[in-house]
Amino acid sequence: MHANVKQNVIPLITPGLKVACSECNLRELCLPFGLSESDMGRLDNLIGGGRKLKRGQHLYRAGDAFESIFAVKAGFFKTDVLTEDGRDQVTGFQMAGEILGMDGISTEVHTCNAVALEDSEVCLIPFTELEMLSSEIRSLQHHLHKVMSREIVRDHGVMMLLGTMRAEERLAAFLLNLSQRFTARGYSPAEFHLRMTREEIGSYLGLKLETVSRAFSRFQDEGLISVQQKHIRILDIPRLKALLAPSDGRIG
Amino acid sequence: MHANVKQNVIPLITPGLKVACSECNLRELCLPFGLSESDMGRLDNLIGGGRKLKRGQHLYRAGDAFESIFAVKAGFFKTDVLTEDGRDQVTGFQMAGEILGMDGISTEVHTCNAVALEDSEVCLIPFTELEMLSSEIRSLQHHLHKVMSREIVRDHGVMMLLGTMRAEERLAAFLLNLSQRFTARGYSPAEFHLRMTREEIGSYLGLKLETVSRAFSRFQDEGLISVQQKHIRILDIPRLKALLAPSDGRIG
DNA sequence: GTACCCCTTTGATCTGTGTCAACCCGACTT
DNA sequence: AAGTCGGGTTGACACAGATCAAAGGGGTAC
Repeated sequence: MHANVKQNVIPLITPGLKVACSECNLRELCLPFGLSESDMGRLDNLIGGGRKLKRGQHLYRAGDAFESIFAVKAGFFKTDVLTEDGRDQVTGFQMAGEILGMDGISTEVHTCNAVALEDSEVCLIPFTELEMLSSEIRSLQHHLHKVMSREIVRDHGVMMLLGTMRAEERLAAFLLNLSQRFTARGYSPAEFHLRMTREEIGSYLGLKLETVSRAFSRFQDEGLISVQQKHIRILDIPRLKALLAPSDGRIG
Repeated sequence: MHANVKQNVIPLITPGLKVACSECNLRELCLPFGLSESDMGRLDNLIGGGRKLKRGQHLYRAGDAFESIFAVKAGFFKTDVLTEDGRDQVTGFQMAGEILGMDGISTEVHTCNAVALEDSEVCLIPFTELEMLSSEIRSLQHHLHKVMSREIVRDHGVMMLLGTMRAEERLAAFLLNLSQRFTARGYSPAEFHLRMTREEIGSYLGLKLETVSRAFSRFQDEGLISVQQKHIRILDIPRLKALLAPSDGRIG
């Protein structure tokens, strides 16, 4: 349960890791999107270098002072919230090019945990300095707002999923979402490796791990996907999508 | 179903409604929080006046072009998302001093509907101009970021609720949240009027209206609250809070 | 290379919430 | 003042998913 505590004593910064945004192949997905060459250089200057994390390591924990947001350069993360009474909710899975840590802005303290699900790398973006720079670069400012807004919209999607969908619909939505995000990063839309356990998927989807497992098996039985442990191959994307739109169709 | 369509043809602006932020008794809750007197004046200048809405009227709809965010000056709103296949999820209830519309920033188009649940008033805050001003006023910029971040954190709380709580826990959390927000506005923590129907509460909490109704009845039977239609009186806040922390307590 | 442990799968049963249905109440309408 | 209608309550029953349990398999650590 506390397996990874010791690994996170010092928030190691690895200066050697620094790669200019302008040379990063994620720049079209990440914060520098839409910046001119010179503005990107200014953003580079404030990014405090990278940080490598081993699988299982925390990038930050609920309660940590908020100083930076993070851009995922490589790897895979989960964020989760846990309450005093032991509830645990995975609030998201983040992959390359996505931004982590914006939960901390409001209270100056992180409100969730971010954990690497595989060996990963992030860029540190000191927030105060980002605010200063974004007040000078309009497109950076606007893009930051878009990124935050996108997070809000994403959360609404999860609320919809948790509030209105049944187990198999949730899992179908989850797989299609992953597929689409992998596609945007140049990977196969149909074949990928899950970095998270059934329990983590379940927590994210508001289901128990057994239910997730059964839904996977059922999808496989019906020829929608093939599952081998964490290796997923989507065999029939259209039918998987159809699961999300009940046949009775629209209302009123 | 389309009862309110006709009321919303022209997005009426009511210039006479304009009240300076500096004279608004919500300034400590709202966007101008923490601004100096003179900066508040500059914010006043960009706020495009108020708008009044009757109960049932839409402030904006999914698909509307995004131009402004809105500060609730008086009244009560709900936001909801609905999908082509007829799913409907209430994503939030907003009261005086809260900000609406940030979902639209990411795509320049609103992604949810905002509906007045009682006769209400909002301030229009044109977003492009807000960005310009916030690049000049550090504290405004930072506060805007905080407001957006707070929305993200709030959404995480809802995800926790939807993902891990049982019906009565959800309703207890909902009532306590309302209570706390009313308190922050100077109203009674224990006695208030629900502006939304059981169905809307249910949609927000991921429950059917019958389940909401039963939970209310049960709370009343147990002496936790008294319910008369939409009038709620909380009789035992501590025991209501205790419902959220299962007796078996913590893990590990 | 081997051993252990965690993850996963699958079955049997239980239960909380959804579904369907009937009825009630209060607020508008006319 | 009576009628109507939307919102709310309550009951009976169904079912999706949780829970409990057991066994197998693959990855990881040593």
